[in-house]
Amino acid sequence: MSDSAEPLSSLRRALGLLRRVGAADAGGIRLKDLAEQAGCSQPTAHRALQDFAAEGFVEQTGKRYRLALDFFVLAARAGHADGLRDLAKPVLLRLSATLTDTIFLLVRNGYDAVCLDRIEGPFPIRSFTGDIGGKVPLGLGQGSLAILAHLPEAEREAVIRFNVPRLLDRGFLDEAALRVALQAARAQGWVNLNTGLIPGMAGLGVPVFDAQGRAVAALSVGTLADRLRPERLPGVVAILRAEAATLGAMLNPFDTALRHPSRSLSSLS
Amino acid sequence: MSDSAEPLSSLRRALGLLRRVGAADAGGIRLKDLAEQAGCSQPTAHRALQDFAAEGFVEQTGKRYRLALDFFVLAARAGHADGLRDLAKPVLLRLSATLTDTIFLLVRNGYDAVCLDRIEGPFPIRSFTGDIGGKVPLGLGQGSLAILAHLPEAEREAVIRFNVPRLLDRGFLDEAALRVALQAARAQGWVNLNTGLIPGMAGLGVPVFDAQGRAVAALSVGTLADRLRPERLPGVVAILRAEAATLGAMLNPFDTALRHPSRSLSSLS
DNA sequence: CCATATAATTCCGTTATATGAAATTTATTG
DNA sequence: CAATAAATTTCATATAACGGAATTATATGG
Repeated sequence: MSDSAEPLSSLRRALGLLRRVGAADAGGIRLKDLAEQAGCSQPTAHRALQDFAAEGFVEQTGKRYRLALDFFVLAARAGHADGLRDLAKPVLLRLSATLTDTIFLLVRNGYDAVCLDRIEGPFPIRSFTGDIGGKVPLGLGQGSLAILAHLPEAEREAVIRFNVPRLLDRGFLDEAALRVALQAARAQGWVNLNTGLIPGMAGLGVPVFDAQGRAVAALSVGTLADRLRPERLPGVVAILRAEAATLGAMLNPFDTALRHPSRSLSSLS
Repeated sequence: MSDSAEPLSSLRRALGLLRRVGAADAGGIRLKDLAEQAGCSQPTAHRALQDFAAEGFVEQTGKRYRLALDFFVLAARAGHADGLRDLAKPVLLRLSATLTDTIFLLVRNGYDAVCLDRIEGPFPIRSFTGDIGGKVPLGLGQGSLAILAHLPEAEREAVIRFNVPRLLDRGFLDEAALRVALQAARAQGWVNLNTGLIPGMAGLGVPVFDAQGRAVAALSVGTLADRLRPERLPGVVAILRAEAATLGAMLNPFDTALRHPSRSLSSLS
């Protein structure tokens, strides 16, 4: 779709290859296919992959390439902008211990929410967010919705415009239903939308505000529907909100601007 | 130390910059310092960083650069070689539910063990391995030691030779003590070395063998010293070993060669 | 608050090096 | 064991990466 004949630097072309390697499924990708997808010659792709491999970013088994462990290790240090993950760790541990459910820490990243950390509860949970490093469109899932609901109006509208088709693709709310849900979320300050999209599962999300009052993150709980019945729900809400307030109070005053909201999706579509 | 006047490709030079950005502490690194460290001109570093930023790998706040969230997201898919993380998830969840302690999944990566996944128990744990994506020299920590103990002799010796200084640096065992511990680990098939390096903490590690009988991973438990007293220990050992066997049986027959054991440390020293 | 130093960015001519066509080797498949 | 397809190497060419020098922005201190 979006071609735009601006010539990219060789570095960016190479990083594009790396992205595609990452996008390939666990089995890896063959040189031929990679070169074809990326629209470069095989020798070019080959040389880049050799370099990536020499740096430990990519590994090759047989004739398939995939992202290597060193890459994983390096990236574990990423996204530490304000040290949110470290700050939040004790909060998550407390929540996990108190509620004995699965706890998520989500942060906003452009049009998406990213799972920065997650502490597993005793019940096997299915969630949209997936595991640590997983990404969902803002608006899908309780925590993600909590963030979206509390963004400044202009930004929120921009995200909605961008995400509605993505949500529809995933069989989720249409725009009208989304707006109702957002309205409700804003009114009560937390999200308990039970869409029944994942049978037997339920969740609860609350926004985390930074010092400027921006919804930069969310805490959420994912559990069995049974465990969020009316008699338990209010207590869980109260605990979550209290911890969200604690976490928000610890956030550093500076920075936290929105950064590359644009390219977020452009590269892999 | 390691100069070796082989000229690297521009891509590898750029990736070296990225590594250094990752190695900088959470506050990020300035262009000037980065260029100086890497031994390139400021304009060169600048252009590379602009490209990384445009691809969402690096973010810039003020005049400091650090790894961005997109990088984290991309890397979450790395190290899935044989899908170990997914295969192990139910194993970890079972162990966590049964033992109510913190459970680690470690894999070997060159001279190191990397924490591929971790499920938190109710007690706050200090461990060498650190969080997901954390890296320790093989031989430091119970799981890490379990892997080392069960490597083929030649490989084991190579790792020992390389790691002894690293272990000493961290105030750990000298070579003699390490060899005793390895001998014991091999004899009993699990590791319960309580070095007292982390006061009040204790751990237990067992190796996970792939279809070729190679020790490619380890499961381990980190908990309070109190919780591994003689009366509970044997049960925990039995459970861990059983799950390690289960996990090993699920591992794919193919691949799993050792890959870049050399460069693992060379780049950031 | 302005002067000065230091870092970040932009410009530009030069040269290194990334590139794809073609050739060669290696693996896969009938 | 052919025959085919993919991976890798070679090489001449054109591109774009490079650092010095100039410019702008940002700290620093008087």
